[in-house]
Amino acid sequence: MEKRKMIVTDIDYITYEDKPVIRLFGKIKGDKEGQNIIALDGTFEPYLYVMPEGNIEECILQIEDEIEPIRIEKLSKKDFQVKKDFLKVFFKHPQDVPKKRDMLRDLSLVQDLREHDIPFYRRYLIDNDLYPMGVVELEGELIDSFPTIDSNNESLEIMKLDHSPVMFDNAYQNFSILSFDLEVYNPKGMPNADKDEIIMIGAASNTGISKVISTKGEDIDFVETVSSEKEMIESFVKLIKDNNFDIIVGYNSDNFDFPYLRDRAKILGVDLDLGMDGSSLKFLRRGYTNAATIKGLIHVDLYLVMRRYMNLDRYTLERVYQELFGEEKIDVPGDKIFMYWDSDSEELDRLFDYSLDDTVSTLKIAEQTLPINLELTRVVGQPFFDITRMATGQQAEWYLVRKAFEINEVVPNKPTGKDFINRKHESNVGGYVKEPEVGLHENLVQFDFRSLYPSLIISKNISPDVLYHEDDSFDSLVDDEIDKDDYFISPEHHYMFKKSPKGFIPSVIGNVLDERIRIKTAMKKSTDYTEKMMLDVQQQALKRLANTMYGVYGYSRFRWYSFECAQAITAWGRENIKDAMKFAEDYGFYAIYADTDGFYCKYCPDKD
DNA sequence: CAGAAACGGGG
DNA sequence: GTGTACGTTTCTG
Repeated sequence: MEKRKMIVTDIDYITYEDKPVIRLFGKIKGDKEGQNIIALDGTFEPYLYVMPEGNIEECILQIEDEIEPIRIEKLSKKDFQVKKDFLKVFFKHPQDVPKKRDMLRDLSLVQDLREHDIPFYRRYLIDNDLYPMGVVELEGELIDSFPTIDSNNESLEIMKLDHSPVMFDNAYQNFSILSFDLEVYNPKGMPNADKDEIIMIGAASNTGISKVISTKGEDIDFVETVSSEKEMIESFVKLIKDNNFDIIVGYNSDNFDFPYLRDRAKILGVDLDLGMDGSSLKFLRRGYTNAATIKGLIHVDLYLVMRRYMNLDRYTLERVYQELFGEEKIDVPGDKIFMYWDSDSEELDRLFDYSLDDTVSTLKIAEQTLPINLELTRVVGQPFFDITRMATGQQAEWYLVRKAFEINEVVPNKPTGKDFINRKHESNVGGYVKEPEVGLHENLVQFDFRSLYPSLIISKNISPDVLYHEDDSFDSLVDDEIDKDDYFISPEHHYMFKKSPKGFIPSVIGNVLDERIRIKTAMKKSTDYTEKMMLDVQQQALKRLANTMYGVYGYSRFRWYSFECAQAITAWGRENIKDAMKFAEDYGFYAIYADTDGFYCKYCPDKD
C-alpha cells in the first residue's frame, strides 16, 4: 500500500463495471512535488432520503418491492430542527437517482424525497469533508493504467484508493496560471471559424512566460514565428503540456477563444488533447451557454468572474482593467484588426503589442481576483471551476448544504419550475429611502449601521426553521398557549420568529462573522506582509459570504427561500433607520438624505 | 402593458 | 449529468 499527499484541483466520476468511480485530479505534494496524479475512489455510493408515510417497516418493504435499491438504512435526521425518521436509500449508479425518484415519489408509503438533486461529486466532497484546492492524504495502490485514462504524460501517477481521502491541510496554496488570448482575421465583422484564420495566440503566465505565437513578426523579440496556423495551434498545445499549469484563464474564453480554437483545430486536424487523462477540450452545457473544460487544468473565464466581482455598466476587458489598475490599455479597434494585420508596417507592430497587452492584462486581472475565489472555494468546499461560474446565491447555498450535513439537518429540495413562477410574483419592499434635499449642505453628520441586515438576521433570529406558521399574523393570534415573549415579532407583517432555539441560517451567519473577526484580529497582530495579505483575502471572502446570505431569502432559486424572512429583514431595517433618525432629531440633527442603512443630517438646534 | 426575446463578452 | 445561467433591456402582440 502506498501513501500520497495531493492538492485536489478537479473532480468527476466515470462508470467502471456499471459502478461509479470518483476521479480526483491534482498535483502531488511532498516527494515528487508538482507531478500529476489521478486518484480513483470506487467506494462511494449514491443515495437519497425518503420521508416515510405511516409505518416505516412497511415503507421499507414497499420500496424494496417496487424500486429494488441496493440497500436501505433507517436513520434519524432533523428537518427544520424537528427530529424525524428517514430512510437512506442507496443506488448502484448516480443516474439511477433521477431515473427512479419519480417512481419512488409515487409510492403510497412515501411522503417526500430529500437530497435527490445533489450531483454525485458534490455529495462526495460534502460527505467526506473534502475541500478542493486543499491538500488531502491518500492510501491505495499505484496502477499503470485504467480505462478512460489515456495519457502520454510519463510522470502521471494513477492511484486506486483503499478508502476515501482525508483532509490534511486546507491552507492557501500557490498555483501556476496561464492566460491566453486569440487574435483572428475578421474582414466581415465578427469572425467566422469556417473561413477566418487565427493570426495570433498570446500566452502569459505567472511563471514568466510572456509571448505571442504567430506566422508573422519575425523581428519582434516576444514573438515566436511559425510557418502556418496549424503550427501555431500545435505550438500553443505544446506550451500548455510542457508547463503543466494548474489554471488557464481567458476573457470571454467560454464563448469565444475556446470554441474558436476547437473549430480551427478541427479544420486543421490538430488534437486538443490537453486533459490530464489525455482527454480533449470539452464543452459543458450550462443553461443556454457553454463552459469550456479541460480535465485537470482548471479553466476560468474571467469575464464571468468580473461581472460578479465589481459593479460596472460594461464589462469589456478594457473597462475592467481600467477600473482595477487605473491605466489605459493599448487599443486596436476590433473591426480593424484585419487591416492592421494586412498593413505590414507600424500598424502590424501595434497589433502584436495589443495581442500581448490583452494577454498580460488578463493575467494581471487573474492574479488580482483569483485569490478571493480560491478562498471562497476553501470555505464553500465545491470545485474552483464551479465556484468561478456560480451565482453568489449558489455559493451561499452550497455552503449551507455542507453546514446542514455537519449538523445532521436534511436540506430542503430545489424549487421546481412552478415554485419559480410563484416566487417571481412575490416582490419585496426594499430599504427606506429619503430623497435628498436639493442644495449644497455643510457641516453634515453621517450615521450608518454596520452590516444592518446580517445583524438583524442574527438579533431577531430570522430563519424559516423558527418562523411560526399555523397563524401567519400576530393580530389574529388567539391561542393562549403561545407566549408572545417567546417570539421576535416583525413590524408591518407581524411575522413571529422563535427566540430559541437559534435558527439555522442566523447561526451559520453568526459563525461566519465570528470567524471573520478572529481572522481580522490575527491580521492586525501579524507582522509578516504576505501573511497579512492572505488573512485579508480570507476575511474579505467571509464578508462576501455573509453579505450574500441576507439577500438570498428573496432569491427565487434558493433552497431556503422565504418571502416572510425577506420581508421581515427589510421591514425591521426600515424601522431601525427611522427610529435612529427620530432619535437624532431629538438632539437637533435633521436628516437631509437617507438610504437603507444610513443617513446624513444637518445640525439645526433652533428648529422645533 | 405583459410576456417574449435578445443581450452581454469576444474579433 | 442526482443537469439545463441570469439579470436586465428591448421588442412584440
